[in-house]
Amino acid sequence: MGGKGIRITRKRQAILDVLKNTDEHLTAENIYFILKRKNVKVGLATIYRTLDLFYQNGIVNKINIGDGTIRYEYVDKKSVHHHHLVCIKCGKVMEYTDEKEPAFLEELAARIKKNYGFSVLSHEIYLYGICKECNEGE
Amino acid sequence: MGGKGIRITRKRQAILDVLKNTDEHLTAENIYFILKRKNVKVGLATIYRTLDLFYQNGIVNKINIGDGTIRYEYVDKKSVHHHHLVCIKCGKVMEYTDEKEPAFLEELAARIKKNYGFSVLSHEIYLYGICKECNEGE
DNA sequence: TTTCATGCAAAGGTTTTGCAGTCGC
DNA sequence: GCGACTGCAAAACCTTTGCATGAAA
Repeated sequence: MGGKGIRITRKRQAILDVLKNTDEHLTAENIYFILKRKNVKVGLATIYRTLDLFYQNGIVNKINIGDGTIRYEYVDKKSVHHHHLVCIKCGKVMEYTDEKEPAFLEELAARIKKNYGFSVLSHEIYLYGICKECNEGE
Repeated sequence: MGGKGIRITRKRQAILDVLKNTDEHLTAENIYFILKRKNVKVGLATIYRTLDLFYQNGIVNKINIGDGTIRYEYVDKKSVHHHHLVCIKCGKVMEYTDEKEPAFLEELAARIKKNYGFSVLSHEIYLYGICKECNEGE
């Protein structure tokens, strides 16, 4: 997997598969019920422990939109880096990519290093607003 | 205050003062203990209720760095809009401002509207990395 | 007086932990 | 067999809520 030598068991693989086969951002409980529906018996505690393990190894990202639960997404090394749009009306979380953003963030990191002595390693951007559907529903 | 006609009691004023007189991002519990030290008796529940009230009225911002607790900061209308640097080593949260960021975010919002039909109303940026002190301590 | 704010304790929801049993190498 | 993984239940944690009391307009 991450090449970090973490043991990949059936249960861990099942959890990873769930994350790989969705475009949504799932909570631990989401994963728990999805596996249950597939008759894969995995305890919630195991899911939490596994997700943390994945996170420590860079296999998944944590998404925190501030609603009190943590969501996870599979990190596809081949995919484009993206950030999140959070609809404040329906709560939906979407991903976006922007052509000019990567270059800007690189410049930004350089300025931050120069002005604050802070070495930027990663970043999260959340844009809050009204999604297309909620806009049209008005 | 916000002009919204919320009653400002002594306890609420005390909570607001704590937030006004710090550069840090405080949790409800932080505020609770700071007030306790000043011999101002305010229950935790009241602090949570008050912070939520302030938040609804745009008097404070919520900061969520993903550690399971919510932090709050006073919104100073006169101050420059800023975002956050989170040190993954010592956990410290700092603010930063970048001269070119506002213009970029404005353009970004326009592109998001065009490409996704999503109307951006606000945003949060978190840069994760190693702060100056932790860099030097190595 | 009448409404709103507060404290306390209890409840709520999410996540973590302890421990005994189990699996994989 | 040994060490790592798992499930269950209990605990921990932050936050919210109900209710009776108290303060404010």
